[in-house]
Amino acid sequence: MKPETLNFFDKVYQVAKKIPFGRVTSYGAIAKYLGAAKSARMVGYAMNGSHGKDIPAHRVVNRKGLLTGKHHFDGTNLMQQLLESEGIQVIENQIQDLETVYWDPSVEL
DNA sequence: CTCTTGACTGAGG
DNA sequence: GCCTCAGCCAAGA
Repeated sequence: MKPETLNFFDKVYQVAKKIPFGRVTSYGAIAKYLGAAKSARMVGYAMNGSHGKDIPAHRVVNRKGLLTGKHHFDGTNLMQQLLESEGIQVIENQIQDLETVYWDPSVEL
């Protein structure tokens, strides 16, 4: 296993944990912040192993603000419930007012 | 080792 | 704005 790969996963977790309450970000934004803009998929893959950890994966969505990873949560609408609990309006698996709640680690971190 | 799959994204039509 | 294609890279079969 490449140390750098583990480091990448670890960084993803670190950034995900730092996402402010009531904010969201995209896989690409995190990937870019980590210097691997072309590995956005890896971010999502990394989140796949975020279960059991203190990772607010529900605050990470794709660039369109679509909850593409909601199927990885237990219930069918758990991810949406969590986001709405933070004051984020979600309709049809899509975050509303994305520009308002969007959080870019490469800018605000 | 090869092939497929996937929580993605940007570019082109 | 929507649809399609190609690039990306790791894990599992």
